[in-house]
Amino acid sequence: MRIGQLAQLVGVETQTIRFYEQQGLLPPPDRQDNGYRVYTERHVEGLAFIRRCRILGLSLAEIHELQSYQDDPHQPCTAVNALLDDHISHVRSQITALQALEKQLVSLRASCNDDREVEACGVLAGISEGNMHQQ
Amino acid sequence: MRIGQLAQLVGVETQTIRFYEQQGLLPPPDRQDNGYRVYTERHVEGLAFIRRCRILGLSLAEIHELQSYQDDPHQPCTAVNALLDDHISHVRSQITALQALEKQLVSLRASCNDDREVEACGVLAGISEGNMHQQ
DNA sequence: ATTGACCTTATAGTAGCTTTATAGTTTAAA
DNA sequence: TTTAAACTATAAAGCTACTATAAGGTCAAT
Repeated sequence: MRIGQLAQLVGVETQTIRFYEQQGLLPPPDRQDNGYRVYTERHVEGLAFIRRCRILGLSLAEIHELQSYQDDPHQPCTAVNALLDDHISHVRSQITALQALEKQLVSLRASCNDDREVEACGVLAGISEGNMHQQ
Repeated sequence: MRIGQLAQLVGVETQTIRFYEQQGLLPPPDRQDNGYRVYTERHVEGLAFIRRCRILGLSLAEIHELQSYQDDPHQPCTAVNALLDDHISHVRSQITALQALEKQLVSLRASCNDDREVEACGVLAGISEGNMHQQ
């Protein structure tokens, strides 16, 4: 299978596949005589794994780490679980921060209406005055 | 006031100040004979405005837009409010996406414990099998 | 023979800085 | 006075995870 087929199968752009290869996330495939990359079922699985990790918000470095665990299957999987726990707490703190931010933005927005001139805009005044209580 | 004092006053690194100047967000200050930048109170306010906008999650482009409104203070401020409304809905959709992600991660994490080997790890199996329901 | 779809590499662009390199200036201590 | 620390300057590269562009080689069909 060539790169275009793999790309379509997994739902990725061809450049992204080459990028993952370059980053060491996808093993370099064999080449045809003309230089075209030839992929196998293992590459399909490897690429799909990477994409699912990305959808879960894992960084390429974290994916690399997970792959290294897969290469050593008789270790205890505490490190895998720890990686996921870290990621979950990271996501949770992002949520918390964004919720605080939303509150701040909504209250800022409430300080103005559309019937004013920029000079008297409550939003701009709110930002400029800097009465922003940090979280 | 020189760049280091401005940086300390607002809580930014000196390179960041030069970066904002280069991006057209902060007006180029006068220079001393030796080439050192000399800042005024207006720069302090300008920089503080930028930082507060950044804390609110606004992009440099959005900040630029706000600045252009400030330069024309007798327009109606509907555009300012619209910018903020857009940003609020952006933040809200981020929150929604992250909450769905958290749910997914937590259920994945629940499929494993620390007493297994990598080979039998529920987390890795969960990612590999790809039974991930998209949002 | 040429068109179109595919493949190749290399390079630059995105956001918002941060880091590094290299060098000149000022200030304070030895 | 010298020298070292702390400050300033510019320019360029690095970060993440791609995406886009350029310039070209390959292949099947018309």
